[in-house]
Amino acid sequence: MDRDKAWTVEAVAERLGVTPRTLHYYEEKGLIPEVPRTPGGHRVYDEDTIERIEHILRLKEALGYSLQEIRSILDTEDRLKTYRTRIAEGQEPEHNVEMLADAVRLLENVVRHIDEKMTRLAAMREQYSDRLARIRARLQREEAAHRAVDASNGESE
Amino acid sequence: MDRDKAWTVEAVAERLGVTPRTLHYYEEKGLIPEVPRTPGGHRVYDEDTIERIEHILRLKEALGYSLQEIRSILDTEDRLKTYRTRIAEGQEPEHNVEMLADAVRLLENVVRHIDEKMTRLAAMREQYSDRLARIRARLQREEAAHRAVDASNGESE
DNA sequence: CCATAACCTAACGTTGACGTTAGTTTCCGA
DNA sequence: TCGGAAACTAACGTCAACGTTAGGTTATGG
Repeated sequence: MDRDKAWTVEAVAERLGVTPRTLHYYEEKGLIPEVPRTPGGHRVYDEDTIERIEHILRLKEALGYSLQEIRSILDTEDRLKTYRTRIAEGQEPEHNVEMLADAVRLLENVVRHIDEKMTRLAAMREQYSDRLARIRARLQREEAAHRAVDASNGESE
Repeated sequence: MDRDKAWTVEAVAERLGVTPRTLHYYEEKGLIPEVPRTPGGHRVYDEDTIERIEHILRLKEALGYSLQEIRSILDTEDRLKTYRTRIAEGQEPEHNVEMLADAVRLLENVVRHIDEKMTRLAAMREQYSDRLARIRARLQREEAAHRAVDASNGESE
């Protein structure tokens, strides 16, 4: 496919619903690796980087993590990726047990965080949808009453 | 019960896991009504207010709303409450149809917002727990290998 | 009753996550 | 090839949501 299509900042920004400044900022803060440049110095984004940014935005918007927290999550994920490629290359990386244990701890925290969030959301969703149902019913009745008044007004003219 | 227990700022702050400054700030921004005072001017919180603040914190932390957005949600809920008490007092409030229609719209938005959030969270939860399971398995194997090395080292001594 | 812990207001400070502007340089389609 | 659109860097600005400090007042347990 066109996974190796070259994207400009503006194109990426529009696709992701952010501004170029945000993309620069994420690069500046090390959330994405330094983006390759044209000879003239313009950034050229590839699909992998864009998906990484989408991931960042999900962590931010859905989970409410700060960019710092996101960075440490991404760092862990990057370490796991390095580990996997080393394995795939037939190497036997060192410090793997500690590294994996760290990763497990962090991912457990993320999953727990998500679970807590979903639990709270479910409770609030129930509360609000119940309330909404009751108000809708109330509105139906009020509208009926309103129409009745209009009708009798119409008759009297 | 002791629903009419009097709480000091610090007690409330500790119970809710925030600072006194936050409580003052919410009052200043009109998220909670002016808190009653002792003759000397110290704030005295009651259970209702504390629960309102808990509600605010949930809207903020779980749903990610800004304090401004929360304010408009609370305003709508307050209008509904006023409406209910008017009805309970046998009055027939005016502008009820528009008011209820507005409330329905706002609550629909809230519920939709929650649903979108839960959908995204569910997807991320699956992604992360799958990943976690794989890394746990990998860690098991690494630990086994590690123990095997230790054991043979022990033998050779 | 008094020491000291807790509270008050007012005001300025901080931090994260970008927005904005300025001055310059590069890209690219007619 | 060339002119306007788009990108670049650097730096300062902004805004929400509190944090912090100062200087003074009130509450309360021994």
